[in-house]
Amino acid sequence: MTAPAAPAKGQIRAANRARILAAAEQVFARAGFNGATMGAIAAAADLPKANLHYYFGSKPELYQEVLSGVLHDWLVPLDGLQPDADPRQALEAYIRAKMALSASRPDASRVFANELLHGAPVLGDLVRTELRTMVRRKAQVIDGWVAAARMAPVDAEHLFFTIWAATQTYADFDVQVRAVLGRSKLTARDHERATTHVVSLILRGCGLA
Amino acid sequence: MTAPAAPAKGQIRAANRARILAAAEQVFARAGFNGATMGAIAAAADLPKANLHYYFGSKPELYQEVLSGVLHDWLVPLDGLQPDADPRQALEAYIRAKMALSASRPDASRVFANELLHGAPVLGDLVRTELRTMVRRKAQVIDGWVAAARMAPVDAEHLFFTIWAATQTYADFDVQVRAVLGRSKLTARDHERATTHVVSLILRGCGLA
DNA sequence: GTCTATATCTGGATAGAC
DNA sequence: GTCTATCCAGATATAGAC
Repeated sequence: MTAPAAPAKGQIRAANRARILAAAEQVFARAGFNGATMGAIAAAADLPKANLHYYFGSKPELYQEVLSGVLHDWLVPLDGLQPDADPRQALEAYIRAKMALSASRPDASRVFANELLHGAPVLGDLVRTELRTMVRRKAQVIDGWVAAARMAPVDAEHLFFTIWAATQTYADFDVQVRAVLGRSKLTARDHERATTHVVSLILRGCGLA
Repeated sequence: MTAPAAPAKGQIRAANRARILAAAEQVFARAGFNGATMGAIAAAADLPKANLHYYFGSKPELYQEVLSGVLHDWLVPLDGLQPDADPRQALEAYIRAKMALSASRPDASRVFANELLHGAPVLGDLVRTELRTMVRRKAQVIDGWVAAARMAPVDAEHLFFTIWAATQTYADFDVQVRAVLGRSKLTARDHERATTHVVSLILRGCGLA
């Protein structure tokens, strides 16, 4: 009765929420939680400030929703690491998936990085439960490959830290990458070169080259 | 005439500046530029707020001084990479030096990471000149080793990105490391294990194992 | 050279008209 | 359900006493 008639009831609501979340991801990535202002997010979403509060209540709540979405998307590629897979192919696919995420959603990576950098004040519990459980399960897969001498004896958990760091650095610290390479923007070729580098270095490091 | 008589003239000034810079590094690392307040820094340095403005003028100026100090300390270990050195030993020493920095000065690493993460608004020019020049020079050393077949054909600049990422992740994202490993604090043994992992993975990745 | 008290500004949040 | 106008907290920076 109170909702607009034209589109199905929840439609505009969902669309507005998505618009705000996308804008928030961008602004939080660029400015961090404290540097981001509701005004800037509203401007990026092309909506009045009050709408943000209407849909998400407060700035911390909005931030939390952005973050938990990112964490979810971040864990998906891990699924590919299955015990009966070929270590070389599975690890290469995982690294490529992470590199692709860094290239396609750098802002998501940066919001996550910023949260971790400051001690994960809002994501802390999820990291200590969901992420930890998932990683320990997948670390066992790698331990299995090592035990079966299908790859070099690498510490599985630390291998994840290295892969995350090596791939996400292209999103999180791309200013640094661009500065050193002398680019104003990374091209598709740059990303290919980076991907080839990371894949071959890590695979060789795991005795899979 | 106006300065206090007892200690040599510039002594207390230098001491106070150092105290403030150390406190600022800690607070900026924990809260980021915007999250940090002059009040919090003053409290950490155990000095009144107004003193900070007396010594450094404004918050941005204080931040800039912290940052340029960190960048300087960060570039020092690169000196060890000399053309006539043994690639294996030189790279291992470099990685160990970076791992030691992550362990001993995590806050410095975090301040730097935060600055890069947000596009290096104040350090931008220094990164594009000083860092770039230094890295390109050292990349040529590695190119030389590759050309002489003293190591596997690795892209030198990307190798630096990977080494920085893999080592600094233990400072910048230590919450994540601690969460996955189930530690409330990383022990000296944890750091040794991490160092051994990174050294052996990268060296093997460079065909030096 | 040091510190207390205060002016000024910015930004999060909401009341209330439409 | 949407938006304008406004309130209020918190932070930077400085004036001025010591």
